[in-house]
Amino acid sequence: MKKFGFKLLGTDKKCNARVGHITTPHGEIETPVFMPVGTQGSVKALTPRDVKEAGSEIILSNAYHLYIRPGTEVIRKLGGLHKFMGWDRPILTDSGGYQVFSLSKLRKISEDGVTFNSHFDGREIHLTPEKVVEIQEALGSDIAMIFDECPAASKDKHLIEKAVNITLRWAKRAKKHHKRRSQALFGIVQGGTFLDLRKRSLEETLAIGFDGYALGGLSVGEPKPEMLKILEEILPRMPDDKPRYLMGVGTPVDFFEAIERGADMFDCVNPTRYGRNGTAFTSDGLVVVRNGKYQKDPKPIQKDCDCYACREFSRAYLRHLVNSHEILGAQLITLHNVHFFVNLVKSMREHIRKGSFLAFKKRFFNRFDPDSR
RNA sequence: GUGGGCGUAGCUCAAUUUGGUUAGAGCACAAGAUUGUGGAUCUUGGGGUUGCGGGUUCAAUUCCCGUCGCCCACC
Repeated sequence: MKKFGFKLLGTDKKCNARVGHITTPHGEIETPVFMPVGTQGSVKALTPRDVKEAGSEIILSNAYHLYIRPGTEVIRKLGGLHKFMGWDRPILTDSGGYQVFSLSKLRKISEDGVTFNSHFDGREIHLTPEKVVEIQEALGSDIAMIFDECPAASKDKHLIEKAVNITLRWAKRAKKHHKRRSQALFGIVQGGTFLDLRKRSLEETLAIGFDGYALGGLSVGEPKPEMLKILEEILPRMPDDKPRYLMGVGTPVDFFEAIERGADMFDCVNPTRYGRNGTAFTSDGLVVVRNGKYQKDPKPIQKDCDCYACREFSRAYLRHLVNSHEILGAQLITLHNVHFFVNLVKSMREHIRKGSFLAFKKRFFNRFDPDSR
């Protein structure tokens, strides 16, 4: 079985954008890459066949959610997560650290770990850094994330520092406990918008040593310029020979800004969530398909898109589906959005190779209307 | 034909008994929010000749008369 590995293939001469190659037990990935989110072992509304057709090389899933339901044991018995969900390409599993943030009403953090009241049935669940490693090993994902504390954006430096420190202590425990050699383990840098905390978090995470490094705790409510400042300062300080993963980001504009500054991997619920709510991402901006102005619009979501939804269906039909709450509406718009995200990042990759990334960015920004709705 | 009931927003209904500020709600519709998931949720908005006509009154969705429509029972 192939081991995890990363190779830097090249860097743009005019900025920090880079292209790379990741090897995993389930196949190869070119970076920069966008990873659609399939939290509960499913990229919502899409079959694995659809996800492949959209061009995805890797997807994300979630240890916390799968542990709660159907349970690690079920998935292990069924041959691991890949076989269970019918996806034979790479999978990255998030640890559940984000749930510490998003389900914050239901949890207690202690030195040992986090105690949740399950969002599913209220049962008390205790997760530790070790337990979360074990869950991900049992799932058999290609890339596992350490269990971290991801605080909401805050000006309270003491609070952010506490999260940095506990994440570091948990990172050491996770690294020590991790045994599945074919599976990569990524560390996570915290520190909110405080540059000094970010730098220290990175340094100490590097000292522990991981297969890749993630930036967590961004896009959690902080102003965008502050996020870009952190990216600008921290990404170049990350090792060249390891993948750099910006967690939970973002929008088409975010990808350009982050890749220009040196990020390699992204995941975000935007294409799937917006898809289910009837909004499409296009090169011209957002198309809120459910809006009344598309009632009789014969055009596809995006005229120069070659995805199945754009090849076959009008905005008028898609709007009808969305407004009638037909499942197909969510499926088709999600399909388009995932296709758009994956291929936009893929195009950036090609342009970095050709040395035309910044020109491509400029062209995209000229066409893309951020206030299109 | 006789007796009774009902008619308020696109839909289902409040408010009428005892006349009193600008006739409300849910759903639907419309617009917005959505960043390591949320088929969720929230915010905001447009909507009314209170079936129609007349009367009483300072004031009528509310009381009275007529009329139209729908429903039920009886002939």
